[in-house]
Amino acid sequence: MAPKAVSTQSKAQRVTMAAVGKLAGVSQVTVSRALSNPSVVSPETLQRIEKAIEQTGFVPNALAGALASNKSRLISVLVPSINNTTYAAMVQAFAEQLRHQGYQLLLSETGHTPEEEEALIKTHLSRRPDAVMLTGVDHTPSARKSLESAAIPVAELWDLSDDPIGFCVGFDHTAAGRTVADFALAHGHRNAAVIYADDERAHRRKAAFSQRFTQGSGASVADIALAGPATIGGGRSAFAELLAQGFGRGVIFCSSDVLAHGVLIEAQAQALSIPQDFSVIGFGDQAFAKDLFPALTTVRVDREQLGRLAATELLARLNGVTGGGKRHDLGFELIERASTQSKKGERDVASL
Amino acid sequence: MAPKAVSTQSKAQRVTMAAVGKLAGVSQVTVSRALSNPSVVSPETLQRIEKAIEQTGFVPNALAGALASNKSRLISVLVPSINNTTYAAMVQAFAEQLRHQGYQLLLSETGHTPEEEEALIKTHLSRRPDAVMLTGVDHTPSARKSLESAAIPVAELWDLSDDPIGFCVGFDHTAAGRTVADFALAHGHRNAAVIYADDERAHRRKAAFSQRFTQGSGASVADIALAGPATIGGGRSAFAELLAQGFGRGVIFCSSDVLAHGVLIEAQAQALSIPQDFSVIGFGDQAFAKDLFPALTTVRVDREQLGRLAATELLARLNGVTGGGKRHDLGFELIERASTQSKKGERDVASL
DNA sequence: CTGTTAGCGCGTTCAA
DNA sequence: TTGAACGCGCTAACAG
Repeated sequence: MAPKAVSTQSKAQRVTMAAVGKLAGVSQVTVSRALSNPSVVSPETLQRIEKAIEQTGFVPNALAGALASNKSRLISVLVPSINNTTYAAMVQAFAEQLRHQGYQLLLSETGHTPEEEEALIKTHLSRRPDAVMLTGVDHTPSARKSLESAAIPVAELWDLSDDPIGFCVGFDHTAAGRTVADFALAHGHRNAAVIYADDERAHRRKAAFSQRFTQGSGASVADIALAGPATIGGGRSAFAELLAQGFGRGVIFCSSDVLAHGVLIEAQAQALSIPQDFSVIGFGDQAFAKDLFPALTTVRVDREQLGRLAATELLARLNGVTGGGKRHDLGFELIERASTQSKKGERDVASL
Repeated sequence: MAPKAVSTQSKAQRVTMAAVGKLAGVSQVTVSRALSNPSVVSPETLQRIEKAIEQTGFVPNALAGALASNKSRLISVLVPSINNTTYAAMVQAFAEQLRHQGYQLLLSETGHTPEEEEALIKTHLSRRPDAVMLTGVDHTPSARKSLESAAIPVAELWDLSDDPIGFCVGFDHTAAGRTVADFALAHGHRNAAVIYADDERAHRRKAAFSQRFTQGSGASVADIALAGPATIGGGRSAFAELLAQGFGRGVIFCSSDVLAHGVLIEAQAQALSIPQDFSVIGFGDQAFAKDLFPALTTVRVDREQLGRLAATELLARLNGVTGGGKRHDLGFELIERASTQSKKGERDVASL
């Protein structure tokens, strides 16, 4: 039986507004109005139209509508990865706000380089989204130009910039790194290490932490970079490596809660005590951070709020409100829990 | 300063194929061809067109293209939640396959009821996607009718059905529950409990487990249902509750690895030994399962393969290949690790 | 309250 | 290899 490849391409769905109108005894425009602005159509015709829609199973063609009105009700979302609760929780909150206003998401993963992102931005713009949401503030000049000439609202998330394309919603990663360093120093630590996933923003936090910690303690800070996404396994192996390198007694700052979680597990497996032997600090305050044992000291960043605020700001601009702020600093908060020792005093004396 | 609300709505991007054509000294159609089928355009004109595109910053209008060609290159994706690695990893693999063929995702969260899903399906269909991916095989009759009359490929994931709308890719949840029960029985357990998130498929696995375990052991199976998504905190509190109820020594089957993870943590916090005091079994074999301490015994389901296969099957249908299977059983595999005791023999004797 | 007329920016014929 | 004409299905004016 020879395979009958290449076939129909049928794709029925032939019902148009004109067809519905004919059945209801009105013109196509009236059907359009019945759907978009029912109050301006007489109750009787409205009823006939609704009946006709029911009978035919009519589904409006939003493509044609978008072309005619120059409004697609589509929002482009570009995130490094969807399989990462950091971004997923933010996108979820973002989408929730927009869904109520009839917007839907065109979503793509960008990977982690501006170059990969550039091509995707152009593809997305060809769909004529009403607005765009990007991750980070680092984009190629060409991508930036495309976005600017599209003349639609653009949100950049997770970071701050003095010159955003549209507006940005995020926080200061350098300040976050410093804050953690100050916390560690204030708790008497004189020995520290950083485990981080190789992400530009994480790298900036790590650099700020290390600089400040060294400045305050005189000690250099060991660090281990992990390729790829942050995983529990990655955190475990990085901590194991740190121990193998002779790192002893001190504080470990991880670029994400997931990595810190891995450190906790590796410590348990090696029968080390947290926080007696090592203090561990995460980043993000993901839902599980408070439920770990010991509960994780971390830096809280409100991912949902990030998504919600970006959505609200976009909606305002879509509704013609001008003059919204270009820079929204949501800040962060260090949450002290059981994975770091609370009392002060000299520590890490037996270090190395 | 009175706010200047309601403004321009400009949305420039006025460059069309006609404009590019004029600049290049050719007609609009030739530009269209230069983009979609360059080989039929002479090298010189092609060059002039490319230059004109460069100069103008032309971005094709995919909306108009879709309307004219009746092909949107859009794939609708409806998942219960995006902030859940179970679905996120699957969507990621799914999108990756389709991206290479020039398709993009229109993504929405459905929540967990067929009714919520129904409205979204209709909204999505109005965008004229070339195909649709749904989660589960349980949909309202009305939604089913809409999808059928759309006459496009439809994939249903994570479950099996004898009468799918288009085709389904999943596994037998009842068989999975039974397999876990048989495993527990074979390892000598005579006391069991289930902790599960209130999801229809998880419920089916739980029911199958309980029935088979009771049948094999004569003992009834305690269970705790958790509202909302599976979380570590939920797993912890459920296990704590189980202990408070007097559940002692036995096996605990969790409807997801995340819940099982919570059980492990609660056990650690209460200084209980896994697997000496309790055997714990998860579901999903998520990346972290092997990295827990103790490593988690679980049921592997290949989420990436699920997404990939669905994408491949959809692509085949989009390319006109007929007769693909309507039911793809990807199966599952019980992965035995350290969270369950390996040797056989009577257990749980001190139970309750 | 309803209809008429014009596009929106492309792909798809068909002719040249 | 190129172009003219047409239409995809809808919204946006403007009449009536």
